[in-house]
Amino acid sequence: MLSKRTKYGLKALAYIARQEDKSPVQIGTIAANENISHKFLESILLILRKSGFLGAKKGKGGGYYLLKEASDIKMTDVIRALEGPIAMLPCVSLNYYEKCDDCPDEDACSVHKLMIQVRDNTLQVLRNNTLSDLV
Amino acid sequence: MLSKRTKYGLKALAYIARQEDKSPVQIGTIAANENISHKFLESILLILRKSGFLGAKKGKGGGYYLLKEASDIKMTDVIRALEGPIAMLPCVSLNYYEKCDDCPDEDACSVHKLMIQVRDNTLQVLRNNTLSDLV
DNA sequence: CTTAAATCCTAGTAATCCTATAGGGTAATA
DNA sequence: TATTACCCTATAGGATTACTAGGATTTAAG
Repeated sequence: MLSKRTKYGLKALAYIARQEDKSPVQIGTIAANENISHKFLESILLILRKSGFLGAKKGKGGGYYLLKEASDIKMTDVIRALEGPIAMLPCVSLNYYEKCDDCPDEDACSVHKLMIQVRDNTLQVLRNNTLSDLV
Repeated sequence: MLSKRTKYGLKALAYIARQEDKSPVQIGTIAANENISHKFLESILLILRKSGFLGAKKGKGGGYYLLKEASDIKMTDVIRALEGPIAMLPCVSLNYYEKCDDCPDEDACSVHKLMIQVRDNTLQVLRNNTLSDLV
């Protein structure tokens, strides 16, 4: 299950991407329009800025804006930044790999093989979708 | 991420399905061979029995056995029984649907559409895999 | 220069979930 | 009848989630 953090983050990015002009969008505006808690959203946008998706401008008239074209922001990257691994098991994760304690031989593990299939299918979908597909 | 409960459950089912004869397999045997805590595995097998995948025989020589052919046990059903929803958001779940608090119009929600794609791809993989594919 | 507006940053917290563990009850078999 | 193995409830510690509080910092406008 996707956390609310990720879900809200995606919605916020989509909201910002929908703006015609490229002037910064304020937290409060997004929070009100997308029904997200202001403070919680604040912490999410902070992550997205630190991950390089958003830029921020402080002070009056400030807010957040996209650093890249929406069509260059892949869903895989956003979800990894907010949610962490996409795979259903650490032992099939490309970016957050971890060995299973209980598995002596990964290649012989039946569950491992199944979850690789799931991962590859999920990645295909998420790689083919960019932020511009959400708008 | 898949919980250990689900992962262990799948491994246990695969272990039972691998038996040549159809005599019951004991918890302790599975626990030792798959490196799973005995008591934890016990609670998992209980769920699988109540869900109709396994039968149990008490007393000496007892244990668990498959109630159906391995090729008739779909991964979707096992995972739903142990893990719950397969979808990444409650609002795109077929079996555990729940409306989002923040979304006024589901059909207009960008995240919703994306997650339906992910769900359909995942379901396709899990429906096409049965327990016999794990063995 | 001052002030209002906005982000930045660190903590903390209540609730829930996960991963077991403990201990006894119950039923079936040799 | 003793043994074996399932059945069931309770619970505990740790991690994660979803926020919340409050102040520091930066900027633009008056």
